[in-house]
Amino acid sequence: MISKSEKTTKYIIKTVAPIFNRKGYAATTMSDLTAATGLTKGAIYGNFKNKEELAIKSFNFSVNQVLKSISTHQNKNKLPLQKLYLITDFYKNYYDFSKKIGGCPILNTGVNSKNQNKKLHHEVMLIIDKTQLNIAKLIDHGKELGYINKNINSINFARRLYSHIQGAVFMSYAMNDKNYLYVAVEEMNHIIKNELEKA
Amino acid sequence: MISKSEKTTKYIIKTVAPIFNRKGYAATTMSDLTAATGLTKGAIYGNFKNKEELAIKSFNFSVNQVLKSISTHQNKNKLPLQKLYLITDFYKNYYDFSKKIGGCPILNTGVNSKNQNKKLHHEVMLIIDKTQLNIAKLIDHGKELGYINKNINSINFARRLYSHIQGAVFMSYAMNDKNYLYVAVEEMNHIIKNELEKA
DNA sequence: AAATATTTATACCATCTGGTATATTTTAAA
DNA sequence: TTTAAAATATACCAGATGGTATAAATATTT
Repeated sequence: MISKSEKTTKYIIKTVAPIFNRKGYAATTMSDLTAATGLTKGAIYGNFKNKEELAIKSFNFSVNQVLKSISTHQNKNKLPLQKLYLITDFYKNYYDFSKKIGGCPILNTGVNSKNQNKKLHHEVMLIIDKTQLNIAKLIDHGKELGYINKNINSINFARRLYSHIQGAVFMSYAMNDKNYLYVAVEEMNHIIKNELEKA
Repeated sequence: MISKSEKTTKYIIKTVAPIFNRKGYAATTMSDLTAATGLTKGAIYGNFKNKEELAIKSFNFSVNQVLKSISTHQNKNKLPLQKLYLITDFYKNYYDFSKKIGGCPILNTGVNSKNQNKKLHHEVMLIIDKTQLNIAKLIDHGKELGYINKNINSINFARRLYSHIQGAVFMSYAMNDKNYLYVAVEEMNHIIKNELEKA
């Protein structure tokens, strides 16, 4: 049986997550949150310890939206190499996708939480580590199946790929220009083909 | 004759710039600024219209510190291609350099000002445009002198280079790891050599 | 349907927010 | 050295901040 407060808790998080993402922790006020949810402070503080706890849960909600979408997109193919291409392909639409959720949560919270909120920043680092590791595992799997060159360092390649993409995410965000993503994806695909794929 | 207020104006900006850079516009309070400068609100508001004007001038101060350092570093060589390598070389030390000024002003303000402060965000876009154009001009000059392949699109290449670097700037910042910069610089040098340099 | 437990709203708190009018001090001019 | 001007400090403002104690309303159990 799902309790009333479980429902409102989820409702609050999903309503509030894009606001935290867009404005950042400090610039988001409790009034923003009561206005957006239509609830009072009593209701919000009845379900969350404080603003920080709500911000952290909101961040994780936003990130999970991204990760789930990538995961779904990846399921279009079973081969590790093709899954890699599906990751880069996902980011072709990331400008519009991230816009819907208030921007890239990793970029935004990564920058906003640094020097400002240790717990939030810690969450960001965990997510980045986890994501890079998942890409590395994919590469390892490709090696096992004989599709990917065994000489390349999986985790280093994953870090390069992630860094490259995140650069385009920032540029497209700051400059309101999807093209940075298109170009970066093309470049990454090229690198995957040249460095990873076995001849 | 340099007036008293000119001195304090400069003093305020240079003292306050790293704080705005580190905390962002919204999270930086007037109390932070009076505490850091040792001055009162009266003194600050006597020299600046409001918090926003001070934030914009602080941003431009921080950016100019970066641009001047790049410019100085570039002066080690006169050849456009070598100047390009000196740009990437500059970013090898950017983790420590930017730390001193409170982080990368373009990354931080780029993210923090978006959806928050139109004027600040506009300044960021101007700087990015200007920087990319300067790189493009360098490439054009290299073409004229016959060092650089005339088939490549200068501004597109400049955008790729900038995007790539900015990705590493974010990753190193978020993950406290200079290595992202080292790897990205190596990669960029490789790309410059393969795509730009004439055989 | 009554009693109890859970959830939400109201009203309030001390503290802080950016900003300003004015008094005081410091600097430059006469 | 007196006087005028510029720069800084003080004291204040209304409104907002995150957070809480408690009252009211809503669910849940008996």
